[in-house]
Amino acid sequence: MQESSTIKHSNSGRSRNFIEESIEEDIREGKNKGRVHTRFPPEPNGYLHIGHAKSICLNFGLGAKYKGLTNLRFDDTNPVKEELEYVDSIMEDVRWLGYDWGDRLYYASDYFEQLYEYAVILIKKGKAFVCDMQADEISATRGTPKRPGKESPYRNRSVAENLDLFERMRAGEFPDGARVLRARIDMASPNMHMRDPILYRIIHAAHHRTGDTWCIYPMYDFAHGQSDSIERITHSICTLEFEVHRPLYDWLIREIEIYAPRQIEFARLNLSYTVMSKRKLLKLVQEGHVNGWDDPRMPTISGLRRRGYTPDSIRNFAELIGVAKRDNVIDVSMLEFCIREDLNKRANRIMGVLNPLRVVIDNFPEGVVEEMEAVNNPEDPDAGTRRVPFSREILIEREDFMEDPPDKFFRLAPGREVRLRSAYIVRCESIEREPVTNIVTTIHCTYDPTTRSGMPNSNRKVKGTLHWVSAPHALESEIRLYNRLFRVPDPDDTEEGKSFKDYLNPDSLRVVTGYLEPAILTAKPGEKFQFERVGYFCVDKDSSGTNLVFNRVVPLKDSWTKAGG
RNA sequence: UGUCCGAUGGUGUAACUGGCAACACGUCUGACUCUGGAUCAGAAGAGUCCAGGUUCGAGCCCUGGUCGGACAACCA
Repeated sequence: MQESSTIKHSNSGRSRNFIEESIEEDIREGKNKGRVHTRFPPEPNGYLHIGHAKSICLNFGLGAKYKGLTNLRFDDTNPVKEELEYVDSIMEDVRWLGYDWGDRLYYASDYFEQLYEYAVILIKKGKAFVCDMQADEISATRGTPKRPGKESPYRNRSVAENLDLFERMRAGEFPDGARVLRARIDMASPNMHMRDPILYRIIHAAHHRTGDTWCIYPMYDFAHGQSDSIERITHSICTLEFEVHRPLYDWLIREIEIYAPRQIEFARLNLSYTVMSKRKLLKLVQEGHVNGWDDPRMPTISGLRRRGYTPDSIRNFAELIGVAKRDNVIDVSMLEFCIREDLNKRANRIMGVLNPLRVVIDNFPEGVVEEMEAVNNPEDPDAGTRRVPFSREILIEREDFMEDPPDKFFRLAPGREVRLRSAYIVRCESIEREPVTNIVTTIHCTYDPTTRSGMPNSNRKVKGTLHWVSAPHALESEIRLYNRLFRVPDPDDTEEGKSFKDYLNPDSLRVVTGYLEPAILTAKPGEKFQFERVGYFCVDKDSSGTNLVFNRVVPLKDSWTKAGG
């Protein structure tokens, strides 16, 4: 099965979103000579999730749509939080989604020297100063959103003293937290970010890329905008919470007198029945509520990948949900729709029974095995056919039999006929039970030898078609049935005294043994199948040899149980 | 008595920039079907947060409210 190859930029007649309108307006006005250059700027302090996927698709999509470029840049300005492991996983995820940054892999840490010089420029202009206050003092004098802050007593140091102190900060003369470099803007600004924000802090810690070269590190606000500027990014697409930072970025760029990108903010993605904050996801991992960042229940890209989501389905999802500035919560059913739509077209079918009930076909000769020919994918004629062994004893789904069924039950019941998919029509003749519990243990059927699929008499109408597997040939596999991780649509909305973890779904993972067609044996990790009438499943990396492990990607739509069946 | 942003069916996004609200998901019918899947046909569901104003005409413009979100880490 082909996973994903080329990305189509159909433009599909879809109306332009507000970002595209802004970009086209800029192009019309001749800004940047019509050039479009975007970037995806993650901090390597965690794994990417579906919300990042939205941003990745947006940025790389825009770059492609306007025949421009898109960079990958790690905003790695905080050595104590960032790790190489995250850098690697982020690159893998972006690539897996189908995007290519070419030779434009950058790190904010690549610009540390340049950033330092920018800081010196500000100091020389009297626009930045070294402040000796402690963190708590700075915090206390910053004021509140409603009350102005107080100016630092160090605010009016001479340029020469500031220059000297800043140089000595860099040289490592002071311990962590002793001093910071701050912009000199306006402590009374209604925008908190303009109240003499901190530009540089002292951190004696090794950086994953620059090692011990630096002991002062720029704050995100002093690195991000200028990094975009250095890379000549034309459109800095980011989420809403950075809207308030924009005046600061503009101020910095104006004072330093460098190229000014245009920042456009959009609303981040929220998904129902899950959490999206890195902090909360990290907590789920650390406290063992899930089995790692790539647990198939996680909304991380690696989790979705392991679950069995395809890059195409995620890209299509990003396209479908659109982009705007208002807060939004996308229903998971939208995501599920995207993966069903994709897998329906590309996943080969196979039969697998998850909750087996033994069926003996009394008039079928003992010891005989017939090879049935089954269509691999009715949606794709090129997918071909396969052989499925059929014998006297088969397994069907326990839910596909009812002793005393309601009218609308189209499956097996005493005296009733059903079609066994790709095989014969059978009739239920009798039932065997366990004497004490009275539980049905075996169904006895007879088959009609003239109704084998493909035979002239095979199109006789019967109400239902069942999937099955030959009992002696069945391959036992571990099947992991995943459900939503949380019981409530919005786990972030917590009642008094509760945390999001109180809403975890205790039934988010159920492990069962499945009995599968032997043809599945050659399946490789990552491969996806539709278990007919059941759902889509993906071979997990925990598989080994003949011990296959499957993750349920998503069940098939089921109008029978939904109708109360 | 803060600043900024937002408000359109259950959800999300549109409405050619002022011309009687569309598309997708979801929901519900029906057809078809060797997957109660897929496919096909159809339906219900908003009169655009509220109140004024401008206009022949307002979801789009103006004014004033209301509600929601963001902002007070030496995080990003």
